Amino acid sequence: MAMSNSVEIPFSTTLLVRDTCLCLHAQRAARALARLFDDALRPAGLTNGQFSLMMSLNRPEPPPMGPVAALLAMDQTTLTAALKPLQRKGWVSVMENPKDRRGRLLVLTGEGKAALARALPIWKETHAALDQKLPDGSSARLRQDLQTVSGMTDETPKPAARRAGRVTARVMAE
Amino acid sequence: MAMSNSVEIPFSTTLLVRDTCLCLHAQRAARALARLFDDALRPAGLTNGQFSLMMSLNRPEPPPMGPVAALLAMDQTTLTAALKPLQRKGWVSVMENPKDRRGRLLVLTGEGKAALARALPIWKETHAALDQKLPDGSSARLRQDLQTVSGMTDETPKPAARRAGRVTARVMAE
DNA sequence: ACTAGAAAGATTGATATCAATATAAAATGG
DNA sequence: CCATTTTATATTGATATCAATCTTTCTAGT
Repeated sequence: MAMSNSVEIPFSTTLLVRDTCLCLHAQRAARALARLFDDALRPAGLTNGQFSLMMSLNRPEPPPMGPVAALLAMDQTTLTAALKPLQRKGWVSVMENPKDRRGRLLVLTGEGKAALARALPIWKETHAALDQKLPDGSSARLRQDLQTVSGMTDETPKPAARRAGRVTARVMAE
Repeated sequence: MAMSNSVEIPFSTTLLVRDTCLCLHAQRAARALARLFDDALRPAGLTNGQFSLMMSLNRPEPPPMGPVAALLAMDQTTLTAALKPLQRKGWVSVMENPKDRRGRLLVLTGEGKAALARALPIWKETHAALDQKLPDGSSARLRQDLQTVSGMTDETPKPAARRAGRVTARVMAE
């Protein structure tokens, strides 16, 4: 007779999970794309995440941290950490918000803008090459589907609503 | 006249990048899905990544590290690190490969299987709920597109081909 | 005004991620 | 068989990610 501690999960289940898990597929694609852009952007001295973050700071008015974290769908504490190396490089300046002294305003410095400007053509090339390699129409469709997924997991103010990305809303819309 | 150090990137460019960058969208979706599954799996004591990793070890024959890293599209060094907490918990055992003494074989322990079995129904529920919330047909399509992207960035044996994920091939196909 | 609660960030600790590099063992070509 | 190369994995150091928790400041209700 079978021993009670022998829990066997059928191999077919493993194959099912491997083939269907959206989370796994998303992690894999995210890692693959991160490497692609990290490699391309390396000569410009920044990573894909730093590029996205700095680009999101390029606005008429310096934004506070919360909305930026929400836009990037990252934890607020992750943003705090991600800013550190950019501050050290002098690319981003974190200043007190005179209107709300709890808050901070994130400002792209002149050098930050210069770095971003150097990275921009690389991003354009890399993204164009990627688009081209994808089957026709995949790119726009994938973008749309990813956005749906990102936005969908947000409406859950369960514990104490401490997480940032609840409203991926029109943070940057203007 | 404009000062030479004043590099201005138009806000419209920022909006373009935000809206079109597949890498950014992938990172956001990956973070959102990771949180969704991490939250759901927390009672079972593992994260989405640990779930995927352990599930990929549930096979007839214990696999070496390289193919597992390739399957998950992660760096081999990331896999080494990711195994540490699982080894400490006694869920995964890393043993020498008698056939190739450079290599290791990754074995799911009895307790590991038990933990995985406890997590499985949670995964099923969570994934079913996710599927249901997605517009009709989105799930399968997204999965397909993500797989295309993951597989596409692989055929680049540029530097010294040190990276794992070159062949996402039929590692687990049997 | 006061006070309770909410909101914005920061800190700490754990894990995840990858580049650069190192080590050991297998494979390969004389 | 030996030297070179390749392959499999580990180590170190930096950044990314999040949970839990803390402080400060603002807002609401009285």
